[in-house]
Amino acid sequence: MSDMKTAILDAAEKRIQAGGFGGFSFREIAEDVGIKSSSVHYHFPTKEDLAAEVVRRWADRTSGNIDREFAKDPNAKRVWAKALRGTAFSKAHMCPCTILGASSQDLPKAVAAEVKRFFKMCQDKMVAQGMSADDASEFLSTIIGALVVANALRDSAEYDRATATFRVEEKTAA
Amino acid sequence: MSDMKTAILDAAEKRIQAGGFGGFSFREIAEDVGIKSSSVHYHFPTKEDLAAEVVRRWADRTSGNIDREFAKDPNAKRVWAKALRGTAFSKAHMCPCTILGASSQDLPKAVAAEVKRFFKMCQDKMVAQGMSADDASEFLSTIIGALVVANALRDSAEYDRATATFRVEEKTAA
DNA sequence: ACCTGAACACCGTTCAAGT
DNA sequence: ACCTGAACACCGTTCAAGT
Repeated sequence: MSDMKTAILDAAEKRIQAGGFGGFSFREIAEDVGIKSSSVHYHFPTKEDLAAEVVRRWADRTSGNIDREFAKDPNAKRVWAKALRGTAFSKAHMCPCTILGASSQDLPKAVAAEVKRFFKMCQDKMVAQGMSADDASEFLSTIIGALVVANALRDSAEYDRATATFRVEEKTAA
Repeated sequence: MSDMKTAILDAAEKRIQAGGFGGFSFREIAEDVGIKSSSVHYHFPTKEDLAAEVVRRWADRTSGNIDREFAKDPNAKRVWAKALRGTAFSKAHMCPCTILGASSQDLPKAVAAEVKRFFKMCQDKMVAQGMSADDASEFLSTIIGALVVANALRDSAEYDRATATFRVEEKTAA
């Protein structure tokens, strides 16, 4: 991966976190990284390719983070709730997969497919960590919804209220 | 409210449910209702005005629906979970406030403010119905997240898996 | 009161052209 | 291998003009 490709992905990720697929333009990305918009197309032929790659990278990083933390703490729900808490309190406040997942109906095919893969990865990993399928579905919905509601209320503390149950410090059942 | 105003709101609502704020254009709305895009501006001066009004109308309808159902069933969580289930299984699949709330960072002020009002209304009503503030936060996150995840996975049944706990048929505690 | 066409600066994408 | 400028049909918005 060239430095320029990485810089473009970083800029696109930041803007997708704020405004989703319709919330960024090649001309803005181009200014962010210091080239012309037509040059962005050299690295990523279409907006679809760029957004799909942003989602893929985010999914890979999330998967790695969760695996690392789960090795240190056997309480899966606490691990997930803490990981997404990092996103809720970050400068961007949102997970790109969540904002894109909410508008999945209107997304180019490759982007919608990568977003779907992200949420499937979350559920599969939760089940592998010991949750039942139904429990994983409900829990994933809670932490994703907490991100959305906290963002809408413009109050990161709302994420903590919604997920307090799962971030308790006694190391008990997952 | 003129018929044309209502027709424009209906068309905008449908398109916002699919693609959020960036996912609809005045030219598309104009075609939907059979006038020119410059005429849409006569009814709603800006995209901001139009989207804010869509959110306000959705919030009012939701509030009314919940009140009506809660009068018939004292189990507040079941009432809410069933109401949003209607959205998950509708043709549009999504709640406009949820898709806009996810991209709140990038929204015009009036739209962001209306979206915030919607989520505050949900929490306040839940507390008035007997939930604790923390319980309302967690529960609201779960049903909103279930909408997002089901949409991303393109599988409405996912909403049922995530909310099964709350839609049980014995009329017990709220 | 309601609608329109033309104009403005914007958008994604293509492509021939440069180094 | 990487970048550019010009062009295309699109976008929100404005406004003078029509009925």
